[in-house]
Amino acid sequence: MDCEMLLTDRLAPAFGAVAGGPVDPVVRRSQHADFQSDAALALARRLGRPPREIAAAVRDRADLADLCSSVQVSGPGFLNLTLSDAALAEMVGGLAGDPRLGVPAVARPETVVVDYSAPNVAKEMHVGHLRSTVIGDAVARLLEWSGHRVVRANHLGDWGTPFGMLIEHLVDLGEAEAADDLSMGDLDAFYAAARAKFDADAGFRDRARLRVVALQGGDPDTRRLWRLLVDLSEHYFLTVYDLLDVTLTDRDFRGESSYNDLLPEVVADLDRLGLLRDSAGAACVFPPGSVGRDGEPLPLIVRKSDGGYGYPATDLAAIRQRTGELGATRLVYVVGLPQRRHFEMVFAAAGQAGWLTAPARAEHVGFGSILGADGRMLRSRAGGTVKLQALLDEAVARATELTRTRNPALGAAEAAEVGRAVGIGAIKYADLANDRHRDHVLDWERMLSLDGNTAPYLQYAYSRIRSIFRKAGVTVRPDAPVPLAEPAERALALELLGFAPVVAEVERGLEFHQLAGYLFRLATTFNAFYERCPVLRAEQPVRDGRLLLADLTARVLRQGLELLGIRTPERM
RNA sequence: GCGCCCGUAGCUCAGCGGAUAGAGCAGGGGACUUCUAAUCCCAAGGCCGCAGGUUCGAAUCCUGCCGGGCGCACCA
Repeated sequence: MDCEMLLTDRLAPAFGAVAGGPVDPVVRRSQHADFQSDAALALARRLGRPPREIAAAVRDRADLADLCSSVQVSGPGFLNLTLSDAALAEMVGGLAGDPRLGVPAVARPETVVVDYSAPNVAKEMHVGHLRSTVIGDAVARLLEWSGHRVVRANHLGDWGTPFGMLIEHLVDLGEAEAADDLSMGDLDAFYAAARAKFDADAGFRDRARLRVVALQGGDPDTRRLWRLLVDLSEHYFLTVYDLLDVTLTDRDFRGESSYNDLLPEVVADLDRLGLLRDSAGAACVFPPGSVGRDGEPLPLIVRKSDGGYGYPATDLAAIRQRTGELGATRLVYVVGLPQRRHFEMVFAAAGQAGWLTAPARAEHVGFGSILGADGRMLRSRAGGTVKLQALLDEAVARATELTRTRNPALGAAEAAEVGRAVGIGAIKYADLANDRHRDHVLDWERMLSLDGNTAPYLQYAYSRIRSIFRKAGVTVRPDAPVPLAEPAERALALELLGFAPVVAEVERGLEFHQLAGYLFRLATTFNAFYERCPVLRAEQPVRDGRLLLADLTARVLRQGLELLGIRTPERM
């Protein structure tokens, strides 16, 4: 149980007795004390008593003697809570012996599907894929660490009419030649060439159309060529994931095509349930609550008028399979905000069909666009989309250069490793540190300046701590007494207790900027401690105690950054 | 037209019913014979888009405007 919950538990009965019913004590961190409870204010009207009087009554009843050195009524009716040094030391000491740093594993593990990244076969990943990949990976890491069974689903765009022209282009080039081109990772050029031929050459166009039919019909040779395209693309995606430090593997690809066989059943089920209606030749579900431009109910087109299936069909099939066969109870879709309505409709339709019923639920974890420094959608100098690989390479190059100048003592290999951790970390952190609902301005100068609230700031704090231990050749004594005499020590101890509540909060809302904000605060608090409180030169037992605080800080930073998918180099 | 997201310091952002609205960056002033100065400390910087309303209390909730972005039937 974390500190805030403990205080809440102690205050709740007192509030209950004073109010004559259950009351949430509303405990939070305070500028005026360690914690504060705001509940008395809200209670004043209901009870017809002055809030300060209520707060005083609660203070007199609450069983806080073993936790707090001071409980004071303050201002209009706040209860200011100051932890006793003994209680604070004990709680921090408890963290030291806990590999999970105070964060409990979930009591009821669920099967959670996290749907994220989803690049398109034969297209390069661009910045548009960055947020889904980075945020989704953080979701998967966090829920897994919390104790859930996480299924990563990389909903690859591996199906559709463009594959006719892509396969024909592959045939034209020759398989060996095409494989060479594609293994270089220049998928966009391949796609553009196919597209150009398709636009210019009527004969090619016809072949492409026939090829689509052959692909859908399961023609073995066509399927083999298609598979080749998919394999080559997957190989490329995996190299990007590796560079990005993303946990997606080859086992997580769940291409759209893998749902093909289920689609007729999905349509048949919907029909049997009476949910399907024909509209202009298309088979549609009309989930309640969504209206279009004309004010009429908006259809979810499950089967197009030409008999083909749209992606709503695939999404419905996926939900059916995930809640059914996989037994998932939480479906997380990490997809851009523009698709919000689409998911509303799909979730509503799946609910009507009985494929998404309690306790199973789905949530769209949406995010805004990535903008350039000019505040507009990010474009390359040439005006095209910015390739993800190029972005990452530049971040790594800049960070490596910076590392070399900052710390010439590092060898070339280590500088390269640190540069990678810092460059990639900077990009991921810049994304995760902002409220994901907002558009995210990606400014090279700021992001890679590596100052302020950035990954390198946190990484640097970590490496400083590791440096202390390396220099002294010591290890922590987990039972060392926690020193609290210095304000900087006390502030750090208190901040360390904040990890569990913030993880719990992020697990609920998947708002990772809250975790980033916490880690930044922790690093800031540590840096202030580092300035004022010498560790190795301190007298015992303070020295061991400061080592303990430093080590705990390092562990929380490492664990927190790991949840965000960011590395922590031992040296910088 | 309808719906969604967003308007907070010069810039990038926290805060989303409670005490004097907080950080970072940029700009100003300080601190390295002392565990890495990728650091720290100090000062400065705000009609919280506008107008109403609810409330003991509103940046936060409600309504209406204004501004920016996105979406609204067979592309995913």
